[in-house]
Amino acid sequence: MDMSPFQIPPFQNASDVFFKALQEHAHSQKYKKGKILFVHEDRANFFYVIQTGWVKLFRETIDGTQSIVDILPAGHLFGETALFTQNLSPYSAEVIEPGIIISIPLKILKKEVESNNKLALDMLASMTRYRHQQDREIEHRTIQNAPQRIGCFLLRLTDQNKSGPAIIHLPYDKTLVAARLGMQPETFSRALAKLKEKTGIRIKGATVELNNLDQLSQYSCAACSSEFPCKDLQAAK
Amino acid sequence: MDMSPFQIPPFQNASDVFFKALQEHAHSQKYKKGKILFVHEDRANFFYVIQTGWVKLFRETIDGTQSIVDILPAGHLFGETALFTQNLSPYSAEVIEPGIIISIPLKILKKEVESNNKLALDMLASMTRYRHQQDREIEHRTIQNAPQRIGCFLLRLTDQNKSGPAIIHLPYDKTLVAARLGMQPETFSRALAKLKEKTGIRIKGATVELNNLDQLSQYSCAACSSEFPCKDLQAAK
DNA sequence: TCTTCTAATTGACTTTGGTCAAGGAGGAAT
DNA sequence: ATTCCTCCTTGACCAAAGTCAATTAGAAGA
Repeated sequence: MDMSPFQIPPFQNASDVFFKALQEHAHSQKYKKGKILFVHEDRANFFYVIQTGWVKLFRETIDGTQSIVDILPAGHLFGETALFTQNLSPYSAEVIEPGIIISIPLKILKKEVESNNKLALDMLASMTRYRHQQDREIEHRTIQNAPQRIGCFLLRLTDQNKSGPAIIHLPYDKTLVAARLGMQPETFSRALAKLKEKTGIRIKGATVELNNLDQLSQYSCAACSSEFPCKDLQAAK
Repeated sequence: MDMSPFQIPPFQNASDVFFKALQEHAHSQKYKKGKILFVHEDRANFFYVIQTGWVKLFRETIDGTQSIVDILPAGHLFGETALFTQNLSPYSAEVIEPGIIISIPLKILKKEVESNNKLALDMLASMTRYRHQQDREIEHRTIQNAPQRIGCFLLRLTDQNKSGPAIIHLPYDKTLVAARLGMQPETFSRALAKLKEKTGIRIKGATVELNNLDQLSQYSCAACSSEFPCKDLQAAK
């Protein structure tokens, strides 16, 4: 099995024993769009690493209203927090862009994290990053309006240090981007039009073109406590 | 120095060396309402434990708009994530209800967490709890309306397993509760009135009386993906 | 007790986003 | 090409929350 996906945080410092266990017990599989990997409050025996594709983490109320916990690209892992919650899944997970996902028994991770303090520290660092990301998310929901949130979302999809024109592709359906940003599809559609009018971006389907990031960042980052460019994106690399 | 505040998560498993270092370097002090402990993006050399009182963690934009990261009661620690962010404070901290706060050099914690795997695991568990709390926060901001959010807030202040009448005291100013819940003071005021009308609670200043939790939980928890009573509150104890 | 200041409420109005319903655009399969 | 289906957009309307301004209630101090 290809081990390259494990060159990602937080597994740089995992032991050979861990990687050997992976070779034996990790299971890599291709999934179609729409595949539900597990549901909220299921017993969790695995955690997952996304090799390609996108995964949506979400929960829903009795009446079916969904709330998106996160939408993750390749290179991310999820479900690992079940280690610390009596093996109960804190959310449901669905594949939204087809891809290959590796499932790994939590037991392996548990053993490793209990014996390898380096890994534990790396996980702490990665949890900290996630925590701050959520802090920012909550902040943006309260102080940014819909067009600003979209602008911020776009800016975070591109290399913020490049100057000059840029082309940004939406990584998944607009409906989902809307949900990810906590708004209705109709609102998203109208807000995108407003963003276009305010910042001069050009939109064609799932593609957004802009002459430079300045107009966009000025418009969106005015309602953010951090400066542009976003420091956390640098740190992630 | 009284060590009782350190019988809290995540320090149950810290070493004697750690506690000895605390005795030497931890500093306990009484602060007035309004005292700023540190500012967003300051260099962080300490983390803090609240012995009594309440602390607000927040950030603000250039134009002064504040967003509340969290409001913490006695028994909680904060500022510890700076360990993993090049010692930069991820938020500002202000005392909002006077009390005693212990400041501890991050170095001590760093040393301990790097050498004591048990502590690292406990911190991971506590980070996980926090992460899920934030997940819930984001969820509530999107699917609960203002009166429901207040109801949920109240329910989380009281023992959810007791039946019969209950009295709940707001732990800090209404203006702050409003900010904590991501709404304007005016909205809070009106939403509280609506909650009263819908659930029959009785409000007198900062005191809320109710005959039982049923009406309130039915009203608020309808727009939540978790069941009443809230499991995470149990787990925290 | 009286004054002063801040917190909280209330009213009138505006803005934003949500809801419901109807089309339209684009891709995949036939 | 044609059909079908899903995603997206648009319009008309509504509901929720924000804003601005005026008042009131309550707590702290003189």
